[in-house]
Amino acid sequence: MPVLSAGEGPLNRGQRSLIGGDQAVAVTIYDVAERAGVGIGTVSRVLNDSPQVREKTRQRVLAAIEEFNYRPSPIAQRLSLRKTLAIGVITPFFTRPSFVERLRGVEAVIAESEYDLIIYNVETVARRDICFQEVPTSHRVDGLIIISLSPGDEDVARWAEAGVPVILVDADHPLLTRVVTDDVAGGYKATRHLIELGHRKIAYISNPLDNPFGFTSSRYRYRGYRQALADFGLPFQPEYHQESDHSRAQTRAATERLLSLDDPPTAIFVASDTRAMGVLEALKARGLKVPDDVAVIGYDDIEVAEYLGLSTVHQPLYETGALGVELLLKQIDDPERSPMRVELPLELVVRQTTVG
Amino acid sequence: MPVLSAGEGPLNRGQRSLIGGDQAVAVTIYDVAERAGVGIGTVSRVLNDSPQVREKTRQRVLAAIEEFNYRPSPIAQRLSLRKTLAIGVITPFFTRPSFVERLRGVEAVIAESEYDLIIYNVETVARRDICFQEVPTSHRVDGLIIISLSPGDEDVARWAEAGVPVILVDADHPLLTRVVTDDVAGGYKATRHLIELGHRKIAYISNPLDNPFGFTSSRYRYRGYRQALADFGLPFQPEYHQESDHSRAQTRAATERLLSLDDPPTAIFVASDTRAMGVLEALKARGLKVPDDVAVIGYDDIEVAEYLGLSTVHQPLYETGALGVELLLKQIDDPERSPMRVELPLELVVRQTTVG
DNA sequence: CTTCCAAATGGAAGCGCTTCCATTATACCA
DNA sequence: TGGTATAATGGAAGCGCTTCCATTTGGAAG
Repeated sequence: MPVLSAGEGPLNRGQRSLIGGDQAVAVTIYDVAERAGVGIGTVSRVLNDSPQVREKTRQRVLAAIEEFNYRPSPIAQRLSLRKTLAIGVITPFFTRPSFVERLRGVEAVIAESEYDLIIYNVETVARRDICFQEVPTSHRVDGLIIISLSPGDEDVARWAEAGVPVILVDADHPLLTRVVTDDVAGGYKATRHLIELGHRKIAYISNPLDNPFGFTSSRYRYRGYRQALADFGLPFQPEYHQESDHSRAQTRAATERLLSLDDPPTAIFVASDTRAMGVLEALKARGLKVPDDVAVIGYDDIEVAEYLGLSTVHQPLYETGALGVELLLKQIDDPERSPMRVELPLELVVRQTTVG
Repeated sequence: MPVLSAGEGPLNRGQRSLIGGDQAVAVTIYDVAERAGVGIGTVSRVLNDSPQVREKTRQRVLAAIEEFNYRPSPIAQRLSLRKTLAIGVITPFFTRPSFVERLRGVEAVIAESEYDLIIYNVETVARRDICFQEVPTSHRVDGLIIISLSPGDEDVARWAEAGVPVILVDADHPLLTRVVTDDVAGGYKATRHLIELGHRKIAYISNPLDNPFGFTSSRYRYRGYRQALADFGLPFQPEYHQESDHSRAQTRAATERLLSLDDPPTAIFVASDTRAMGVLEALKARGLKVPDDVAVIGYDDIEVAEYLGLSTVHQPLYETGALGVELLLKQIDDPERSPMRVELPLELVVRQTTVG
């Protein structure tokens, strides 16, 4: 039974069926106002917990809301407030364990806020470029978290012009607030650990130092690795540095190359735990004992590392994501906030792949 | 330098600074229209690739868009179109490998569409109830994918009334379109595999059959397990069925219980690969050889299963997610579409934890 | 019972689009 | 050349909110 009212004004808004047959028709603030016998301003005030509504009125409005099972339209709110109430996250390979763990931190904090979380997954350089171009300027999000992808100066300038707050997690740019760890120190810790165990022939397997995505962690960890070798007076052997992509297969191949050297290493530092699995696989295939024949240390401390008994460098993945969002929310509230760099600590985790 | 125009009408819209100092101010369709010397309707037509714009006009508009670097506001479009252009996904424990893999399928298809992806992560029953209550009625999404959580009749009725299309993935309800696998058959396949290898004492470790989230897969796989035992004339031993939550620790404990029985099993079917890792861990701790002393088969075929050499039942996780979204998009286009049940096939994957 | 002030309320305007309808320009034909 | 069908265009109205400002109400004080 349609609820109609005579056209008594230039605009006849809010006059619609409440029982729309199959067609669900949204109840609006006008319906509620009419039902409660108040103006739409008052309904809006009730919705927004404004103190300046008399308790009696408030109850009437709440009753009408309840009766109609009214829910305000977030879209209309957003248009009116000129906020999208959404936060975007641009992350590469969002299904890989380390990124998932960062996302978990991001999600946890956003879930507690009034914002929605929109994920932009990046698996190709082209898609990264599109995301960098489009997402910040498309009025889709009030703020942006970017994980492990470092923007260029032009990107940052464009985003500043668009007025979109951007926080980097595990990436760097001097003009943006960022949550990072010290990858050089991480590489150093891992390498020093192996040296202190008596190893002298230590290999390093990582991403290509120059890679199309511009991931920097492998390069910085490489620096730490070199530094540790130097500090302890060990020579650097170029053939001890092997590159592989993320895949186990390629990492196996890289490990094979190391093992086939005339003077193979006795320890391998791998720039991620997932890759370390490829190393362990290769060693097993060759019948080599870990850590007796070859010691292995990974990086990240993803969940499976504990299961595998993998020594590694613990990164606060969850925390970086969570902190990134917290900083973003502050920045949204106060856009004038000057950029800061937050560094979270790393921790060496010693397990059975280095210490029998 | 502010671009101003005298108030020459009742509404003076779109008159704003284009260079807002620090304050980025959005360019609107009015600015573009004025610049191109056309009406807003024409700009809108150009934006929406309407054929009824003269090529010459079109070029002028495109030039103005380019000059101002104009991007239409999705929020305003959504309000006007009365579509949110967003799809929600309600998933429990979105960081666990099997859910991540489903999400990957979901994301891949949504990324190709015009929709945004909003993730609602559920880690508690309370949060599930809130999501079931609020998300579909809150005008936030045009459609909803629900993973592994089965709604009740009241839920479904409420959603129907709200007019929100809902697709289930790995969950069931007769009134909703759903993408499922045959968990009974999966349990049967796994158990039969063990039987055919000669095992007669076969245990089953799963979620509690009755669990607060209402996950049903463990129960159905249990049925398959029982059925296989029966078909091959093997007795069912109640103590061979152990329950654990998702954690490795609890699964280790469940395994310990099995191993401590007077007549311990020689094979264990575990209802997920992640749990299977707990089983392997427990066996290793006891110094038992796999598969010689105890054979193990998991479920899901997550990425790490291959690495571990874990026999398992392969579920098309990615495909269920992708297909779910495809069906949802169709349903959004045609809300009258009658609900259907799509069943994807399972596949036994034999690796080293069952066949040495 | 007035008077006056603060509190409460109503609702127009505006957020930035799409779309419909009325109007204008163009093209075609006789 | 004029007339007419058709294509192109302009812009008001409307999407459902928030907020500001003007107006009304309630109640305390006299």
